[in-house]
Amino acid sequence: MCDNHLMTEESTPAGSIRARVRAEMIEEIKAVARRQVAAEGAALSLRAVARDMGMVSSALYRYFGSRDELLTALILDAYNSMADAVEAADAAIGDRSDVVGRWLAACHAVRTWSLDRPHEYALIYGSPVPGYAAPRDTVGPAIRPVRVMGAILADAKAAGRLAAVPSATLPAPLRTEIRQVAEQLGAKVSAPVMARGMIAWTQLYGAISFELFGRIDNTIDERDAWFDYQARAMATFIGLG
Amino acid sequence: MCDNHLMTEESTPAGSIRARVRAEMIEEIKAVARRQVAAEGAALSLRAVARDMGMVSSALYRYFGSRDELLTALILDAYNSMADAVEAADAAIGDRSDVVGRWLAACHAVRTWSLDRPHEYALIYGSPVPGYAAPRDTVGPAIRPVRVMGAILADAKAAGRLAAVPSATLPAPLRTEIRQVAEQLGAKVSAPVMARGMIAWTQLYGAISFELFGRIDNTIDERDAWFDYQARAMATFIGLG
DNA sequence: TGTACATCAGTGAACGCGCGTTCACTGATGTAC
DNA sequence: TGTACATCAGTGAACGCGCGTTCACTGATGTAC
Repeated sequence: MCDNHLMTEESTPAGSIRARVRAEMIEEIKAVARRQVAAEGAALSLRAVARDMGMVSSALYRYFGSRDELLTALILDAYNSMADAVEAADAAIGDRSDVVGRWLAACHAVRTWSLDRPHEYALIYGSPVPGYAAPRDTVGPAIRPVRVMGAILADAKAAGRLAAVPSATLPAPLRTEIRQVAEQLGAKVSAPVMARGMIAWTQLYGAISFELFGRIDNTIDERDAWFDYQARAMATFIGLG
Repeated sequence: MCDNHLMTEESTPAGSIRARVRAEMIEEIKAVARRQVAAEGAALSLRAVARDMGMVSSALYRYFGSRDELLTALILDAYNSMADAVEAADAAIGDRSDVVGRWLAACHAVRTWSLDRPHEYALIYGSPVPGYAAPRDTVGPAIRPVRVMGAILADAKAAGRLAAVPSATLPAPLRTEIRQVAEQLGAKVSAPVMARGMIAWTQLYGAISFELFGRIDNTIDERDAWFDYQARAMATFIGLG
């Protein structure tokens, strides 16, 4: 598991035909596996993937050292795919000082991405898969969307678009940790502001989980409106304006 | 699956010894299964349960018609167990007009219950178990904790402890649905207030999921303080005071 | 340009495992007369 | 109070299934001289 890159990345010279075919094969396996996750949930089966591809199950071991390695690849891809969507949505807002617009765009991007791939969302934000531990490499891609949020906060502060919302004082040790979060995200904001952002961010994922996992079935049919309302309410909560 | 009650409930006269032994047996099976869920996650195996009990797997069919039936029983129990905890926590606050105290007590009760039984939490609030559909009977127990939140809102309103927080106007169809939620919970509050409650409630479960599913690992160690801060912030957001 | 060799992709059989569920059965425990 | 019968709990074997992974293998594709 330490050297799983060696397997999925080029062990043949970069430009060669074989390397290209191999890379395409890896992509196809992941695509089939993704389709399978979409259909069946996290119970990913190597044999089923092989069956779908019309090959024998042992052949997959040419490309992935184990089932877990394939699962890790899917998870990494999912993180990056969501991050791409969120970053693109934020970047699409021309007026960079329109921080509410950027916040809403980011929130809707997370939701849209998730509704389109509910099982991939479950893979990365649902209950942990039993017997599977995510490797370290997932941390980077996983925080990319949070970085977007941090940037919005910082830009809001810089543009004077962050209302002074009164908030309870943070206990010192907690304040330290939250400051570190801001630092890690490269967001120059105070701890209380960062905390508000994190709370809103938590609400965002709660909202998506509730919607995806059936918590608002037979209760809220106006899902787009409800989500938008929540995102706006949390923008106000943060103090964006 | 329609008549699964007939199997788990008394098919022998109520008071008889056999009926009592049978009921104890059912409880023991569920206890072992719960322990198994706690150890392995949602991948509940009838054979493993039987093994743990020192009996043959087919014997379990005397008590549960299928694996799904046992799973359903566990889920129902989990919902009710959490609901009991939340209701008790709320009821323990002597001063009924201390709505902030009641809110915090309810939030902490949900969290404490969940931290004590992470896999049971995942069972009812995590990603849906593949190939398993929750039967209708889970709806009632599932909303019991939400009822507590509704009652706190209503009592806050009645006691004049609900600040007039400005909020965006709700689109009419959404407003109607939210009014219905309030009605269903028996909470006499306006749609915007109910909406704020639901948003806070969503945040609460987001916070617990993040904590339980490892989202704040290596980031926030001050977990109690962080959760408490979030719950207080959301109390303010709702307008409790 | 042609040959010899190494590399690689994919095969097919097998290992050993665990699973949910059915079924005919053996005893023990209760019930009715 | 004792006997005959029905009910029930639990057994053990079996069915049919799918799984991840290994291993020796066959050809095809590339590489070096």
